Amino acid sequence: MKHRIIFHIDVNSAYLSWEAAYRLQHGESTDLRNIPSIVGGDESKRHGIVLAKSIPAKKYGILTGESIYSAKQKCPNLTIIPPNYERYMKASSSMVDLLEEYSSYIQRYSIDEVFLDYSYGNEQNFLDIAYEIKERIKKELGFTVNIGIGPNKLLAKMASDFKKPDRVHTLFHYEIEDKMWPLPVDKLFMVGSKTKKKLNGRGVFTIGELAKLDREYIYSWLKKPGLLIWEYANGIENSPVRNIPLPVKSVGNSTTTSYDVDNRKESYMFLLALSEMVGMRIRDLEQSGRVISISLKSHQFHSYSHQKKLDIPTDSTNAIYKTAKKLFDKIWNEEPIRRFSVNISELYSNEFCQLSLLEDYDPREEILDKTIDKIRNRYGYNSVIRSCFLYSGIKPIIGGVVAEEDYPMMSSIF
DNA sequence: TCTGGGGTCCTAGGACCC
DNA sequence: TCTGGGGTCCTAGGACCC
Repeated sequence: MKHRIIFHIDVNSAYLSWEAAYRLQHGESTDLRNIPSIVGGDESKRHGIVLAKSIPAKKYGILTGESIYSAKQKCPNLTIIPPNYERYMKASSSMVDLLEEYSSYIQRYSIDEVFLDYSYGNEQNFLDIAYEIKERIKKELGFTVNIGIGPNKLLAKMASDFKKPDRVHTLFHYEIEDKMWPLPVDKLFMVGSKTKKKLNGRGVFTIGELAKLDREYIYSWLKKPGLLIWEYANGIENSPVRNIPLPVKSVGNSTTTSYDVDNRKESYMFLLALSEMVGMRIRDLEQSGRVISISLKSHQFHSYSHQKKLDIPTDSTNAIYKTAKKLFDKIWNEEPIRRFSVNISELYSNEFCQLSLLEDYDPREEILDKTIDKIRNRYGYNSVIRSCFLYSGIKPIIGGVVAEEDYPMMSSIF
């Protein structure tokens, strides 16, 4: 195979930029990008974390993922904007539309990151093309991006993370030593805080120091993940730019409650509200799953989980909920809960599970679920709700990811 | 009113089988 | 009664990503 030229296009402070661009286009005069500002969740609902920050906010030391409470301590006159995911999805899609003019080998890696394979373009002009793309996005869509260019996805992604914003960088093999090896080891994709700590503990502080370790040594120490980061540190990575997303392996929803839940009855209601969403989504995919799991986070932030493998795969809201309830009863130790999650995995396409051949199969359940899905999709999620939620103050369906065709899934694999 | 929500993959340990 | 050992499946927990 001939050598490749991969672009990684990364929107600068995506949610914040999109919010800023949207507001300017709708008549606002201040550009959020020029003041200390963040996009963040609702503190009163205990969703108060920083999702994106402006560069001025960054100068106050505000970090993505930290609590808004602490961000405000760092910068008392911080402007805080609630997130609007639909808006971001649209902005992301217009960017993808523009990129598709340049290659049909495009992978939507996350809502704000795209890989583009330029190997089949004119190899001489890839830099010009990258600058053209960057400028067009700025002019036509109103936000800036970084573009990283490399011989594979890993190096392209590392390159796009160099100096920001509004830049184009390259990182080819011959540039690794100068541009990547001096960086702190946790700048490397897949080296998080835990691994950084381990590596530092054995005197490895830069990506270059990791790269020069003995291959067998790192494997015997950190196993597969160790080998992976060692290869990354050496610029070794060869996954394709995926035109078609990998099949979904699990579907789950979770919620942090606005107060600690200390009783079984309300816990069941949250599990039901989440099961409703998981059920809708799995049916939308026309799949069924065999493994149901729940996970709880206590008021003291301790997490624990439990799972159950069913005899046959299911896509029924009631079946998911019944299993979730049983699992909850097995693990709940009466301590107050702040977060519930419900998940379904080991998925099978409905084409291949002939449930109707089973003896205890009741088609009425399936028809009811499907009918309710249709009504909810047409008239809104709250057009049909279970009566137990009436006057309860608890939302009858909880969870995000509206069943859209190819919503880009973020993940730690290329 | 300090700490979200959506995912994937890997490992370790135990059960169970031959 | 000193105890091998390989394979598979299952489960809980943890690491990482955006």
